[in-house]
Order: sequence, then structure tokens, then C-alpha cells
Amino acid sequence: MPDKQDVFKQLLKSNGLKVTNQRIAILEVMEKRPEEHLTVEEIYDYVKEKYSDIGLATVYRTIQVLSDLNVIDKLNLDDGYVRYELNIASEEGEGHHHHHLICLKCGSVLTFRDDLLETLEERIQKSLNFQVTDHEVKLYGYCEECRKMVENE
Amino acid sequence: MPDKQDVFKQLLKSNGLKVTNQRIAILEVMEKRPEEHLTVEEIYDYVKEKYSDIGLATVYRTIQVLSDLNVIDKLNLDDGYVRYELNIASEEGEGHHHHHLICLKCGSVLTFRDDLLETLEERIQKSLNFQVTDHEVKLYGYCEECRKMVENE
DNA sequence: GTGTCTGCAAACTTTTTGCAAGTCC
DNA sequence: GGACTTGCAAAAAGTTTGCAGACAC
Repeated sequence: MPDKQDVFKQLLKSNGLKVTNQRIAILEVMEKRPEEHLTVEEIYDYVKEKYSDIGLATVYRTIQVLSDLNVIDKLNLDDGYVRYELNIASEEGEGHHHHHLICLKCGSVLTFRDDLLETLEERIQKSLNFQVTDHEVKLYGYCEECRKMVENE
Repeated sequence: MPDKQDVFKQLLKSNGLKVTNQRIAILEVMEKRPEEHLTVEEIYDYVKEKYSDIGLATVYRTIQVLSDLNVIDKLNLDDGYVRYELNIASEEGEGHHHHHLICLKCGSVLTFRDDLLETLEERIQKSLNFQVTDHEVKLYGYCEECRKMVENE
């Protein structure tokens, strides 16, 4: 895992930003929990385990930096919380989107990858002359667990 | 337009809620501006034109009611504002989703309708055993106007 | 050494809540 | 009349900002 951190450190430096313990600690939290869709408060709590003196304001400021550098993505799962997750696309190259399946009963969130929207994007491009560069898809429904529970009732 | 209001009044009554001037006024604001993606503050300002005594808290509470009754939808266009719009699907029948094209340069929002995600939903259903009931799609890119401006530079 | 960053506290913004008075049915 | 609503003000929740001291390089 040192590679990722080195990349991050380079990224900071090349943008005139400094490498600080707090920033590294927050990155580590995000890296340890990919696809966990953490809220700011959760990130704050996790970081405090290793870096108890950190302030909430620093977490907010660092999240902003990470977001600007496209290291993490902002996420809205309609549960009233703003969430963040590692930007996986930036590691795997462009075009590898991942989307979210949100269970309306238990609130769990599954992730899936799919590039099937390309045909849609082409059609949009032709019919509306809108150049699509990215997309976000959220699917709502009922997860395997919740479906089983309903069947057994 | 009296029909819609009658439907709404019925909907309120059948849920044990009361028909008040404030609720009707807010519904009218939403109906007059379909696809305008209003913020709470905007709704508040518009309603005050006709109903100057209304309080902001009432707007929040009414929006909650309208949202619970599926008359309006919450919307997040990643610009830092929570927005609402009339739920058109509830009028046209299920399955008629509409999605959003967000211009990364000027921030304008276009709407389009498409049911093309059905094949994707089927595949998700089979592979992950997740029953999809609804979806939301946001496409990011550059609108016609902004593309023209770039070309002419 | 200098410019950036941090922690703290205060300020701000957005949304929710308690309550007495008012409205709907 | 009784239950539901409203407006107001206060409170709560979430986020940003100013600043003095600390840190990175």
C-alpha cells in the first residue's frame, strides 16, 4: 500500500500542497474502507482512533482537498447524509464507472460496474447535441436479504 | 388545472391531512414551474408573492408532505442545493422516468426521458438477485451552447 | 524562514422542533 | 369541538471561517 500513498504525496506536492500527518491519516481511513460510503462524521471518528487530536474542521478541509484532487468522490444516497468514497475509476482508468444499488427496505448499498450506458450516451449526443463525459446511476429496489424475508412471511 | 388540484385535495383527505391555503399555494408554485428544480428558498420566495404571511417552516413541512405523497421529488444536482420538482411519473403512469443532463460548464440542466435501462435492470436482477423498482440517472457533460462557445474560441 | 496547515472557537447556513393561536371539517 | 396546521422563535445539525500557533520543506 505504500505505492498509493506515494502517488498521493506526489499529487499534493505537484499542487503546491503540503504532506501532513492529518492528510495521510485521512487517506488511510478512506483506503481501508473502500466502497463503505463514509460520512464526514464517520471519517472523523475513524481518524481520531489513530490521530486523536485532529479537529473536525481539518477533516472537512482535507475532504475538500481530496475531492478536488479526484482522490475521493462525493456521494448522495438519499438518506440525508453526504458521503464520500475512494475514486476507484482514477485507479483503473477512465470509463470504469461504478454505480449503486440502494435497498429501499434495509438501506444497504451494493456496488456494481457497468459500461452499458454508452449506447444511451451516444443517442443523447446525437439527439440533443449534449456531449456526455460522465454519468451517475442509482438503482432503487430490494436486496436479496430483504426479498427472502418477505418470501418467508 | 383544477383537476390536478382536486386530485391533490383528495390525496390529502385520504391521508387524514387537511386542505389549507398554504398547501394549495405551494402546489401551485410547483405546478407553474415544472422541470425548474426549485430550491426550498425559491419555493418560499415564490409562495410569498401570493401568500406573504407564510413561514419558512411551513414550506419545509409542506414539502415534506408533498414528498411523502409522491407529488414532488427530491433532487440533487450536486450544486450544493437541495431541489424539488413535480413528480411527472405519477401523472403519466409508472415507468416513465425522466433524467437529467447537467452541464459542467454553465450548470444548466436538461431533462430527457428514456426507458433504456430496462435491459440493465434485468441483468442486475438475474446476476445479483436485486429487485430493481426505480432508478435515477444523471449525465454530466457539456451542453450545446457551451460547446458552441468553445468551438468559436 | 516562509508559506501552508491545524485546532479551536465562533459564525453561518440549512433544517427541525415546541408551542400557543388559528384553521379546517 | 377536536384534530390538524401555522407562524414564530428557539434549537439543532452541518459546514465554513478567522486567527494564532505549529508544521512542512
